[in-house]
Amino acid sequence: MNNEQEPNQGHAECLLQDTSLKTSKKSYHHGDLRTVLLDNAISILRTDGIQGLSMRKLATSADVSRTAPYHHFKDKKELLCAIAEEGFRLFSTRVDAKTIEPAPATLLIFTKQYLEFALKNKEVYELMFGSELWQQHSTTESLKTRAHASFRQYATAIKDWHEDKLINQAVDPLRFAQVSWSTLHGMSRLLIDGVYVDGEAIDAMCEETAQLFWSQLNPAVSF
Amino acid sequence: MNNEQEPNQGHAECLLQDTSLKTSKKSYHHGDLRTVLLDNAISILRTDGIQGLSMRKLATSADVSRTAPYHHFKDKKELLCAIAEEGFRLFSTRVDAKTIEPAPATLLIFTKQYLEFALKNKEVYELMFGSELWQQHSTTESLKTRAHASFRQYATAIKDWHEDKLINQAVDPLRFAQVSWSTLHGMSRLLIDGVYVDGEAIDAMCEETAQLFWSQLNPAVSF
DNA sequence: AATGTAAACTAGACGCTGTCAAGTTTGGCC
DNA sequence: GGCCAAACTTGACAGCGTCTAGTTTACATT
Repeated sequence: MNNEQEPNQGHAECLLQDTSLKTSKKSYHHGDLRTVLLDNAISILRTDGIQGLSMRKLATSADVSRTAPYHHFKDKKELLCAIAEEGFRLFSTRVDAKTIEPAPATLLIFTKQYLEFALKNKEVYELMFGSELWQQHSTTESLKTRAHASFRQYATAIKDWHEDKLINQAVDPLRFAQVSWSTLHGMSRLLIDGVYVDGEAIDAMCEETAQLFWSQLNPAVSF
Repeated sequence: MNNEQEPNQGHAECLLQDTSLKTSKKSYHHGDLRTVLLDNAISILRTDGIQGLSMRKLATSADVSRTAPYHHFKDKKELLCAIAEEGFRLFSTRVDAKTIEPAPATLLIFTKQYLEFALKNKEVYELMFGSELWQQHSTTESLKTRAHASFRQYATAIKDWHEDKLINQAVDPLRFAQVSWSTLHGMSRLLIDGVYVDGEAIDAMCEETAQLFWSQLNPAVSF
């Protein structure tokens, strides 16, 4: 019958995880479709943007029928949530306040790490924090959990600094966490969206940001 | 909703069609369609969100044919740009750094003004600063001009403080403008999108923000 | 007052989208 | 070997943005 060999199954992403699977001929049951869909979706997202990612194109990219993806993701939102979750997984390996100490130099490093992640993964970043998913409660429960875990990790790092008296004791750790995260997030968004066009200013902005944070955290200063 | 809402003649006209009134017989040429479209678009945007705003529904709301809006807006992007521009017009009347001075109390007021605008007009705010329009250079020239004017107004206010020696002279006014705007923007986005769910924390976050700004601007402190 | 033109508006069509319903194939368990 | 549920298929529907070609009208020129 129809035993065609189809070589297009998201190989580019397959080398990320050294799967020793050799794609044999196409069978009715794919066997690994969810993974392939997720990988292809991220790859399409990165090259064509969120506008260019449709369920139908995604299905085609995995060489399955239009509606096959719906057996692995309830709807498009769930697919996007899965992508965002993948983003948070990567985020936690790239940006972690627990690896630094409250000092001007390390605050600068942290700021740069955050911005580097956001700018290198801008389409995914937008999904992670954008209104697309968060507004009107369309986030998966597991995405919500993971996202809050990311923030909590940051907040507790700062709380630890506070408890260890490494930062100004007049600062409320939670409030500072919320507001400083806002700064990092806002800068990322403005740069990603091209509202701040001048890419050369990024370094200077990072330095200003680190200074701003330190001027608040510095235990040697009293207000 | 809020105080700046405009009269909505488009909807009023919608009511006419099933009440079959004799007056204001619908004529082929509308006469004021662009204004009505823009008003209705904003109103739909506010109630149904960006997802609920389609060119076809907008046309129907103004009781004209599907394609009539295209005689007043080249495409949907141009319509959205016009909405965003309207947003900036309102923004400049609500949030203006020139009206305040660099002091803890006034910084707090300014922060609250900014957040109030963002939260009261969240759908419009998202259009003003979101990736929808800014990414891939799909902004109207006139929108770009107006948006940059808004930022420049803020930046020059801070530059004036600097020149008048009202703030710490070690601070670069432009960099501070960029980063502090980022803080306000980031906080607005996180609150709008519901990533930070706790609405009660807003006041405390505003205070923390104002403190953060002042700890950097305070001329009495040296780093 | 008649005429010509351009602007405002219309209906029809195209290709795209997300997703539902109903039918087909198949791997794995009894 | 037989059965079931999961994986996958085609077909269909309503909605979308927007192009094209045609119709109606306001208005300036004669």
